[in-house]
Amino acid sequence: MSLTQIEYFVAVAEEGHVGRASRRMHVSQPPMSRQIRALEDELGVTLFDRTPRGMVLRDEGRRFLARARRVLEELHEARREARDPAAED
Amino acid sequence: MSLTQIEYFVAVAEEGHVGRASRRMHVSQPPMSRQIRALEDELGVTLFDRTPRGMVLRDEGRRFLARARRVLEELHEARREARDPAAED
DNA sequence: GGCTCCAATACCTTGTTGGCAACGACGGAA
DNA sequence: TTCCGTCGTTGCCAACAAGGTATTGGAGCC
Repeated sequence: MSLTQIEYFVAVAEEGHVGRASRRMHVSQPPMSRQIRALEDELGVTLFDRTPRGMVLRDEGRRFLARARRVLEELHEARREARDPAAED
Repeated sequence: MSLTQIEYFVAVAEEGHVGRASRRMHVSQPPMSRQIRALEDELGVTLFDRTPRGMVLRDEGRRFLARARRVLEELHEARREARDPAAED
């Protein structure tokens, strides 16, 4: 699992479309699609239902989304603190 | 920044030596040494003092260590939840 | 000075990621 | 039912990043 995968996952979950999420993240669809699948493979869980209209979060995906966001939040705080030592959480 | 860098950083901080940390993480010293420096470069902060006895955490490193651990904890929880939906935080 | 123990650098190899092109599945319109 | 548009996925290749071995450089110790 990588931070990139987590960021891609959150983007797809929020956009509901790989294509839209990929534009938002400034990458093309294929890499994003592959990373999402790689993430699912590693977790052993299907996070989205694929429909002709886009990607629909499953319950498993919804739960993982909450966790994924917390990882990114902590990462953000870590970066911020390094830049600005006066940070008080 | 990558999860690998964060894991390497925590290992070095805990071991106090790149060499010992690299053995613990089952990699060789050079990659770990490089990742630590890359992390410092990206953050724009020197996390360790290099001494002939090993790596000594600076204050900046100590603060970042706390944050880094939280990132890894959240990551762990994310993984666990995906595997075991019955998890209750 | 020579030895030991560190981390850092040089150089190469391998693995991973991303882009482009093409395909497959599904639904809507005529 | 046929055609078209909208999705995500797969194949293939190029670029980048990560890891390994060998080597260098610096600081203490005898």
